[in-house]
Amino acid sequence: MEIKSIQTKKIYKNIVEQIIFLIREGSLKSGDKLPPERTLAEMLDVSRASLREALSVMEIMGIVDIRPGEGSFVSDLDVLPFISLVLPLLLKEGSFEDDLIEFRRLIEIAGIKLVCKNVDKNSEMLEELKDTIVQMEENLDDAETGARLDIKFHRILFSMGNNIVLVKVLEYLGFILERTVKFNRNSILSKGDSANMLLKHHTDIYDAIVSKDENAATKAMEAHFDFVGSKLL
Amino acid sequence: MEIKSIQTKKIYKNIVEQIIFLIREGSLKSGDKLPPERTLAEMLDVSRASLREALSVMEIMGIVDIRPGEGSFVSDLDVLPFISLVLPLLLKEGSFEDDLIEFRRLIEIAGIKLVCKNVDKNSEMLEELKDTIVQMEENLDDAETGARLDIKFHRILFSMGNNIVLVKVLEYLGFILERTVKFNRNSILSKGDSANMLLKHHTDIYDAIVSKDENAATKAMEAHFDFVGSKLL
DNA sequence: AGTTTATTTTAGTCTAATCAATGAAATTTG
DNA sequence: CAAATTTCATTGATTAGACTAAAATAAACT
Repeated sequence: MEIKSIQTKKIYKNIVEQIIFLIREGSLKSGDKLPPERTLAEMLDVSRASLREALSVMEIMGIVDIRPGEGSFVSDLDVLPFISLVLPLLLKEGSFEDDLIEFRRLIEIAGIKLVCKNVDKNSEMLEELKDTIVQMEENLDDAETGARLDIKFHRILFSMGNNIVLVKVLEYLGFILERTVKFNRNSILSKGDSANMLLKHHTDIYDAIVSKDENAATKAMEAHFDFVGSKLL
Repeated sequence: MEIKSIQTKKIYKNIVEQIIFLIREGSLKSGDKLPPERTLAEMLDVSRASLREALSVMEIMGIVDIRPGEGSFVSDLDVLPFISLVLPLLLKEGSFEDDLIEFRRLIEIAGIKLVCKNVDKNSEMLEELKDTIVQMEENLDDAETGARLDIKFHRILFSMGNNIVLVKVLEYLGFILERTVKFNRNSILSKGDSANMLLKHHTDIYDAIVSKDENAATKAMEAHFDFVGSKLL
């Protein structure tokens, strides 16, 4: 006799998948309000408990925003809730900061080539880059603002690669990245006249991109990270 | 009158954080069995429902493995459950496969330099690489095995970079990566005598690594991806 | 010993009730 | 009437208790 398995998958997973399907399909858009738990549970023909397990998961995944007293809302995929939970576990595994800086160096140097290839498609972002540099010039003394602009500069750079995977990966790392960038700048700025040096690096990178010179851009980025690395030791 | 907020954070989040703390601290290791839900709920002084919300989240995060009738077990951080849920949402955003291949090319070419720098620390992995190539040679006809070995080769390569961030990022992408490798190999192998070509590429990469020749390794890797790319168009 | 059958443990699910935060409507107040 | 306040309906947060189903264990029976 042959018996086929009917339905072993947990209910909450089915719910999550169904919601994700609706988001993907377009029936649910960012900002949309989900029905109240009681109603939605009835619609799905499941208990509130199961639904709430699904909602908790989706909250951590960053696809729904649950506001007590108001309701649950579909949100743009926000990676922070998940990352901030997982981060401590990743940090557990030995020296992490060094690897992160190394990885960042790796990916930014590799990515800059991509950026050069796509300059023409991103003229308005080029403007933003220029603006950021100008602002850097005007805020050489303000370490806090400098750090913020530094982060902004690199973020714009990433998006100019026109590669969604690159952007997503760095978005996921962004949270951690920001901390290290700030940390880097702080320990760098404490040593001598580094603010001007960092400004020069960013300017060099910008110029190389404008002239679509891959080699120059790569060299400028390498120089940037060499400098940062040397100051950290 | 000044009133300070007491406790707004949801219970399930507190539980998750507490468990993660115990894992990070070492009190909970991979494979350890958690107390039964009823017991644990009592220990934490929360309801079973709240505990189960926490457990669901941790299951999706890939840090506990829940087995009906058996119990819940701490597991090594497994990213598959999370990725397989999030993937459809990421896929939503336009053409994805091309970007993925591009990103893979980027990161592997960048990573190979790292690998060269760390050859000496990874002699046993070098052996594994060699073994994999030998097996490739012996299975030139079997496309399925070839794909599996291909994936294995690149996976070993990653870990030889001795960079935990690199490994983790690629682990997170691994699921998708495998599909593209298989996909690539299938559409490549259908055209002419490509199996030998792929074998040669992997051998070249291996040889370059053994002789710690960064430039040769980079060139070999670039050639590999150029070949793959050209066959796909 | 080896197999089969109860029993127990444990996760999966549901129902129903209460608590707490929010926003809107009704009420009071100036 | 307008503004502040109170009340109340809505909605998420949490709990308690019951029952089902799967797996492991113990007991019974060849």
